[in-house]
Amino acid sequence: MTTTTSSRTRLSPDERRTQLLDLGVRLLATTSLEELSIDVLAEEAGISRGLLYHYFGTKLGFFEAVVQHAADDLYRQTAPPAEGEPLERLMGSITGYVDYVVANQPGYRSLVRAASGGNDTLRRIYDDTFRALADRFFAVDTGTIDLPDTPAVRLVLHAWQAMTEALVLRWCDDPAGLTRDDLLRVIVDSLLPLLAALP
Amino acid sequence: MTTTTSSRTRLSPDERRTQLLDLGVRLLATTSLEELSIDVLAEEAGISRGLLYHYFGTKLGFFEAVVQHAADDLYRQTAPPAEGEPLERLMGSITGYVDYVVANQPGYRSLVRAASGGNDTLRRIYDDTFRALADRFFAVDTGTIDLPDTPAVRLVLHAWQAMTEALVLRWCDDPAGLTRDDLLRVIVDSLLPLLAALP
DNA sequence: GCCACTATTGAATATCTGTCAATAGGATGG
DNA sequence: CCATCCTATTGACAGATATTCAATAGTGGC
Repeated sequence: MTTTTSSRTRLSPDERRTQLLDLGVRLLATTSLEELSIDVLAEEAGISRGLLYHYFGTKLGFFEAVVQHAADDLYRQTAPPAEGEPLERLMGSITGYVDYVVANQPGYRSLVRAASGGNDTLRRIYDDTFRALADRFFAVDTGTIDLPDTPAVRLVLHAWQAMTEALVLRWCDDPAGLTRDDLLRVIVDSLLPLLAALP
Repeated sequence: MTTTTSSRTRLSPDERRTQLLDLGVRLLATTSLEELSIDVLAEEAGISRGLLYHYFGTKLGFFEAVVQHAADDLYRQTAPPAEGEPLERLMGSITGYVDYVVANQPGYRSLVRAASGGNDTLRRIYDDTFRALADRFFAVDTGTIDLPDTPAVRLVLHAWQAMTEALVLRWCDDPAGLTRDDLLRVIVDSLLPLLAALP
């Protein structure tokens, strides 16, 4: 939706940066990292190849910025409600996550795929994000469930997050007769039994 | 551990093929697909670039063969015991999976990373493998648990597999004070509550 | 309306994937 | 033990893609 296509369009660095990041998120949703060339990207953005290097240094640098952008977006948009009972806020956090994934499937899939298929930096961005989401759990849960912050609990919580992710993504592909509320119940109800199995 | 480094080493196609596949599994465990160049691969194997193309046609073709190789290995080595009580065989199947991942971390990590980061073909190999593992569950469970083969049950089973995978892989990195038996208990005990949450 | 600043370009370079005719290991038959 | 044939293997080449950098041109301030 660019107004004119004069030979060059000069934007402020911030505008250009976010334009490119948004485009990256959009393209990475349908194309995998190694399939996507800088040429295509530049053409799609209506700029020269060189400009991408000016802003992000390298192709990988660009992807890392894109993934970080998507991760930040996820974290921000799934903030639990600031007020209310702890249990309610916990539910709000989970609901927020589910709704976010459903609403942003392409972007979220980019994040997951880039992270697990990518290099250490990309994986670290993903891991840090999920660690931050887990941190919110401990912050919200003040006296609701007796949830000590131990390595074992962290381990199980991580596994539960992986389960939730797989569940929601596949549910998007094929709801298998389950409503959104059914899905939420499976997610919520599975957490306590999981923790209970710890010694 | 090659005996001599005469200018060329001529092997039978089968030997060379498996040598290259094994090398691929090993390298793909620590390096991502786009980071790994054919040059490095060829040098590591002590052969020319051309030979890789002779056997696998293309870089992607090679990776697909590597992933299929790892997937077949996983499926074969985690076969449940042919005899015994259904519940016992079910436990055997789960134990087999856990022990396999622990023993073959590099190969298993190759599989996971290539699958989630890769193209449709790679993801399909991974999915088919896990569907086959789920099939074994239904085959083994004849009358033990009341486990109907419905889309909803499949969905939850898939999520439980994802959880198990994340749990075992992270446990390998850091056991968090849990023994192998603790781990198995968490995995096994989580399945029924998950299924119970279905409507 | 001119100037300075810097966002932007495009041509040049480096590196990587993929092709193919030429080369050489080694088994076979005499 | 040697010549020959089959085919596993190579290395030089072509095409594409990532990366660099000196030159170019919008834009805001004076």
